[in-house]
Amino acid sequence: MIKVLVVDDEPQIARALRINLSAHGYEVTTAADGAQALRAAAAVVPDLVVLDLGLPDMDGAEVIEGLRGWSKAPILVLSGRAASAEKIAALDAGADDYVTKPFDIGELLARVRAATRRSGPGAESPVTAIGPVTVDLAAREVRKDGDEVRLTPTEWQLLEVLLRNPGKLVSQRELLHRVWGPNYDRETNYLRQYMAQLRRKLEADPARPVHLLTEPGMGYRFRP
Amino acid sequence: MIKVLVVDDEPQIARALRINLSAHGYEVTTAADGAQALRAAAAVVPDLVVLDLGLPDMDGAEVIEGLRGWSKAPILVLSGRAASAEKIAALDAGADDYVTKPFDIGELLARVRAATRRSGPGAESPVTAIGPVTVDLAAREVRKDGDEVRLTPTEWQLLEVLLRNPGKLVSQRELLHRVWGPNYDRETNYLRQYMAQLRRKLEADPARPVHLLTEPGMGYRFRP
DNA sequence: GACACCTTTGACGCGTTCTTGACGGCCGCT
DNA sequence: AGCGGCCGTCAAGAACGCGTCAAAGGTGTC
Repeated sequence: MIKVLVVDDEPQIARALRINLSAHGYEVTTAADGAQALRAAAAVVPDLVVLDLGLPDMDGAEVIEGLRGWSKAPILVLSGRAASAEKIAALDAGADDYVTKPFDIGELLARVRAATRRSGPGAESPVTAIGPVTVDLAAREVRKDGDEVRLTPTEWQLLEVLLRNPGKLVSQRELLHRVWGPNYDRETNYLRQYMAQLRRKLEADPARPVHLLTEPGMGYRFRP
Repeated sequence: MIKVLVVDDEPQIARALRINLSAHGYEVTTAADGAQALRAAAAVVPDLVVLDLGLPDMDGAEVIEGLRGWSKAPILVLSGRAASAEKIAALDAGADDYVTKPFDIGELLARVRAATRRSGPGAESPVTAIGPVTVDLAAREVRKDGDEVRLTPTEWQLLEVLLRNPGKLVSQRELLHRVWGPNYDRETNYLRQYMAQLRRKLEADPARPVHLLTEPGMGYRFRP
C-alpha cells in the first residue's frame, strides 16, 4: 500500500484529503505543523508528501528542505498563494508539484498518481512459501530449492485459485468453474490429473501431500 | 546538456520558449504538430518534453501515449484549457505536470527544473546487460560485442516492455496491448515474429534463448 | 518511379500440453 | 465380507502453441 503523508494546519482540508486518499487505496498519515510533519515523515517513511504551505510554525521551504534531507519521496505542495515567486521558491527548494487552492480534488488525485507513478514501480512482488518451494504469483515463477520449476497454464490457474484462498476449502465445482469454465461441473478427473501433477512438482513427498490437501468428496485445500 | 523538445503549433510561443530555455542552458528542439513531435522525439531522444495540447493533427493524449511508449522523459503539458477533466486525462495518460496558459515563464522554468531534477541523477546509466549485449533504454542504443545493433521501432517497444519487468512474466495480451494497442488480443503471431527477431539480434544462440524466454501458452519473460 | 526498410499476413513441422479413457487401491456403508 | 464411490496413477490420441520460413502490403527516401 502506498503511504501518503498529509501536512495541513486546517483540519477540514486535512480531513477531506484523508478521506479522499483513503478511498483511493492510499494509507494516509496527517500532521498539522512542520515539526509534526518532519517527525511523522521519519516515523512512517511516506512514499509521497502532500504539503500545505503557510504552516504556523515553520516556513514552507524549511519543511521541504528538512524532508529532502531524509527522503526522495515526491512532495506535492498546496498553497493559497498563486504568486509565481512562491511557486518558484517551493519548486526549487525540492518540491515536485505545486497546486493552488482552491483545487479540484480529482485533479489533485491525478497529480498524486502522476507523482507516484514515477517512483512507484520498484516494488517486489509478494511471494508465497510452500515448504521448500516459493511461488511468486505476480512474476509467475516457482522455485524449488532455488532452481525454477515450470508449470503449464492450466497448472498455474489451478494453483492460483488455491493459493488465493489460503487455508480455505475450495469445492470441486468452484475449481472446475474457475479453471475450465462454467460449463464444467463433473469432470473431477481433470482435478485428479492436475492436482497430481502439482503435487509432483511442488510437494516434497507427492504421495503424502502436506500443503495441497484432498478433502474427499468435497474439494481441495491449500495449507500454508 | 539537457535536451528539451518543445511542441507547440503557435510560432510565438514556441519561439518564446526556445529563447528562454536556451538562455538557461537547455538544448531546444521544436515541433509544430503531433507527428513531427513523435518523429523529433525518436531522433533527438529528449530529456524533457514541453507539450502544448490542442495540436492541429492529433489529440493530446495520443501524443502523450506515443511518447510514453518510447521514453520515460518527463512530459510537461501546456494548455489553454483550465478544465479539470482535461488535466486529469493528460496526467493519467502519462504527463508529469500540467500548466495552464497564460503561464509565468519563471514558474515554467522552475517546473522544468523540478522535472529534470528528478530524472536527472537517476537516469545517468539505465543500461541493462544481456550477456554480451548492453541495452541503453534512455539513449535507445544496443551494443553487441561493442558494435551497434539496430532495432526497429516495434522491436524497441517490445524489448522495452520486457526489460522494464525484469524476471516477471508478461502475458501475451499485455505485450500486444502495450506495443500494438488495446484492440490486439489474439495476434500472437506478431509476438512470435518479433521475439524471433529480437533473439536473432540479442541472444548469443537465438535457437536457445537464455534471457528472452518463452512461457508456452502464457507469455514471455526477460531474465537478467 | 525504383528502391530499401519495416510491418503484416499466411503456412508448415514439431514439440508440448490437454483431453480422455481405463485400472487398481482405499474407505465407508450395507 | 462384499460392494460402490472416490481418489491416485498411467497411458494413449487429439489439439494446441511455438519457431521458422516466405512473401505481400505499406511508407518514406533517393
